[in-house]
Amino acid sequence: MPNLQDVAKKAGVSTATVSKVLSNTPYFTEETRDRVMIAVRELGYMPNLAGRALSSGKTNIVAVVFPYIYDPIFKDPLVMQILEGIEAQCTSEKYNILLSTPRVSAEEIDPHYIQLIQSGYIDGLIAIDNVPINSVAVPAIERNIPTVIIGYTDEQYSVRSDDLGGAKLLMQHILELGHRNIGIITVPQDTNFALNQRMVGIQQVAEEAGMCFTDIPVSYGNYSTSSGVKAAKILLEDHPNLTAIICLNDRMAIGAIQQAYQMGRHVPDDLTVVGYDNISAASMALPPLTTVDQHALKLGQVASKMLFSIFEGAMPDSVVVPANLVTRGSSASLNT
Amino acid sequence: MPNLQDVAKKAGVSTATVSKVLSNTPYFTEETRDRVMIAVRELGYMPNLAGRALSSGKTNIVAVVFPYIYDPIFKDPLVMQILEGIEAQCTSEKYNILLSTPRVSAEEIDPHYIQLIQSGYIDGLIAIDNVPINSVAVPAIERNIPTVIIGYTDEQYSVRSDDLGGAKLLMQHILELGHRNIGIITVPQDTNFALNQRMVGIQQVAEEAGMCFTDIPVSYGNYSTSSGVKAAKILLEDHPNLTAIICLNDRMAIGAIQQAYQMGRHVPDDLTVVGYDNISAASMALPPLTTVDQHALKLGQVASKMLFSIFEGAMPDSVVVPANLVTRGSSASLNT
DNA sequence: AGAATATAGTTAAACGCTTAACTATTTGCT
DNA sequence: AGCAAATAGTTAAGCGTTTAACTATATTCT
Repeated sequence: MPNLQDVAKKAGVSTATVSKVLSNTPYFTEETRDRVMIAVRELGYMPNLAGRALSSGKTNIVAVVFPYIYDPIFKDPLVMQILEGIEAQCTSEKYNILLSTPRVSAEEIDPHYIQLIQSGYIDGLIAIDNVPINSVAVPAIERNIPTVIIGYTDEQYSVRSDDLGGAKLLMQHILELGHRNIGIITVPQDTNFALNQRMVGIQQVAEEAGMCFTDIPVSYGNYSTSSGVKAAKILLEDHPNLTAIICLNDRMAIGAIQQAYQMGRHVPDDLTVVGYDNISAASMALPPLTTVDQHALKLGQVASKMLFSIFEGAMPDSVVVPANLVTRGSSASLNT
Repeated sequence: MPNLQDVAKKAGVSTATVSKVLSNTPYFTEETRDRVMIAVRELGYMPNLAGRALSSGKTNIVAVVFPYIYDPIFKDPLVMQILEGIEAQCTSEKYNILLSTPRVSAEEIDPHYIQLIQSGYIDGLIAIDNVPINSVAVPAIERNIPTVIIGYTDEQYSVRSDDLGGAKLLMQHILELGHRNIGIITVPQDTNFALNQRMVGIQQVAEEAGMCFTDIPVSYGNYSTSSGVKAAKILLEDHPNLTAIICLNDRMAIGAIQQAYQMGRHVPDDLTVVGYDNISAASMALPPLTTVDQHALKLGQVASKMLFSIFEGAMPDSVVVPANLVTRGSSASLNT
């Protein structure tokens, strides 16, 4: 593999000159540039990134950190969408993505992850930080690595979806359809900031409509479809009069629909079920699921753009990406 | 950020000794080890990977390459599963994953990708290489980067799923249920090695059963659910007597089920529909989809293990991971 | 004309680590 | 006792870049 020296020798100049030409730093003639470029081409020279990293401190690598906590992250379609958004942006800016999935617990953060952020291998970091147990972003920020957080945080740079607003839209939709006997399927409180906010959104709309929020029956799952099945069973057995169930993610909603059929209740005629996230399976479900699209792809894009602007010395404001309601066949008005 | 020098000074030894202690290379006393380790701990020292990479040529990074070609890879749930398998293995071996998604066309491979594999940043590479247009693995192999290919290839180290066997199981299942008027939904021939093999598997079983394969009607999609809808429409309109449709991926199968309902045919009573891949939406579908699980997660795990064994000088044989039939509600025997 | 400035290029140090080559001491063997 | 071999540690070169500091011309201005 040829190095700068080889190119310099071939072009009859010093390595410093080659470096200048390649980085477009002033003071060289057109002629020198040509000689250098020809040598580069003939040798098939490509800079060694490790050398460059050591010397300049820049690696052109951004770490994308998906803490591996509750729900194995690879099962979460949102993660993919976020990653897709980040990928698009990083690719166009010629950055590489280093995917890190540290094991996180309340007591400890994966030492291998700490090693990574201390290694000098990373120019910046985008972290999903949405769970209260322990922050994966803080150790990076402490080490002065430019960091953008996707999620709820007090740190400076963050991007998040408007969970409050999205949940309000969803609840408004349910109320507009005439439902008043509503159940909720969510995850245990304070395990996920986003879902907390969605609950708050539902509460606000409920109270604006004069309903007593604490009267609304709630059942708990763990994000999975099967947990949605169980939660719906409990809910429908204890409250047979429910006409609508709001599930705070799509997979649990799909489980709820299945359970409803099991119990002889047809969706949406006998029961409205709505979800949240607009995963791809939501549109493939039968009936297709009414849900909220939080534009996870955009979340990833915005986070990447924010990171690149920080690289350039900016101090961007945090961004809240609006969510919007996707009305499909699983919700219907209470009537007849 | 402290460096080796700082540790050496604090421990009162040379940098070489510190390096030896940290890499467990012989000749040092217990007492020296302790002094060094104490200094390491007190300073919070962590090796700079760029320095190490430059000096040793090892980075502890493996590139995972998902060429961005036909179907945006992030939409493909299999990719996630493969990635999950790779992640598990790499994490346990203390390797980091650099995710690369080069744009690939028949004429050219993303120059940025070429730069990456020539950069000295990468110890090894795992590539999904399943499409005939252009190989993303060959440039890496040419540059002597240890490379494992997931897919069909003539290169030395590869892992793939047993598409032939999986498709045979699927076709046998259909025949055992008594179906003889069968349609197939796939993608255009020679755009994907795996799907080619699945077709061969179906053909073999058909011919063993004395059927004429060329009589089986085929319709084409592009992997997506909506393309499955269209393909099923064509198939069912042209051949109303079909009692079973084999779709060569799950998303198209889900589309086919939807289209069948549209046309008033109930699955599985009036029509059996089966898929391939066992994506998560398959179990959530209504009815749950009979499909073939190709154990994509295992594919990723096996590929990683293979790569690590190559690092250690082994010359592993290629592996074919068996697939198995997952029987669910979308297939039923032809009767009554 | 002569000083000041701009241009073109070179030299060499620095980044942080690994490791071959070396020195010095201790141990084992005949 | 005397030599070889094993052990413990050091020195310094080298990995491939970038870049500050420098030299040597050429150009501009008064």
